[in-house]
Order: sequence, then C-alpha cells, then structure tokens
Amino acid sequence: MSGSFYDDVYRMVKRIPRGRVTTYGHIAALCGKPRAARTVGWALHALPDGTPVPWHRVINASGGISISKVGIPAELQRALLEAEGVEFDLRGSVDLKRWGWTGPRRFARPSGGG
DNA sequence: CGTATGACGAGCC
DNA sequence: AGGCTCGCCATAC
Repeated sequence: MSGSFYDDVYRMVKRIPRGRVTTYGHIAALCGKPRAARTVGWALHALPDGTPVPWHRVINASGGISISKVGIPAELQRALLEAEGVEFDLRGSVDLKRWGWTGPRRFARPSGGG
C-alpha cells in the first residue's frame, strides 16, 4: 500500500475533493504522522509540474499559502483554488471552517453553507 | 550511519 | 491577538 511516506501523502492529497482545502498537518495525520506536517510539504515540493496531485488544495494550518518561499508564486495556488470556488479572506487566507476538508470519511460539515 | 534541509505546528510572552 | 522559537519527521547525500 505505502511504498513511501511520499506516496501516502500523494494518495491522500488526491482524495481532497474539489472546492475544498486541507492542511499539511491534516494530511500527515491521515497518513499516521500528525507530527510530519513538514514532511508533507516536503513531499509536495518533490512533485513535478504535470502532477495529478492537487497540491494546490494543501495549505498551512493558518489557512495561508507558504509556497512563495519555494519559488512558486502564491498567486498560482490561490488562482487554482479560486478557480474551484474557494474564497479567500482579505488577508489572503482561507477559512478552514468553511473550506477545510476534514477527511475522506467525514461527511459531517459545519452548517454554513453558503 | 550521521548531518543538513524544509510547501509545518503549537506554545510562550 | 500577534510574532518568534523549538521540535518533529522523513528524505537526500
């Protein structure tokens, strides 16, 4: 099932539905390593350009984008999310309470819908 | 095998 | 309520 932790991450990230986002720590936790949040980002960092992994649906626990430090323009990730219907805050952050994906087996979502 | 790196996370003041 | 520091884990060399 899991060749490497990276594969686990990719598998989980690919499970993120459209129009939703999640955090590195969450992906790590779903993989069994709630403390490997950094490694999750490190795994996504190893993704190529034409990757089938929706890496843009992964953000930090603060609802912000931290890719601007890797060379990737945060605008890109933001644009990709906005293209899916995700809304951003005036600070450029996403409300995990509204767009936060809890997991593949969680259908219960805080009302709100909007 | 050990050192260094890094798209994070939570705690402290 | 916000900024800074340490810890954590896996990968690469």
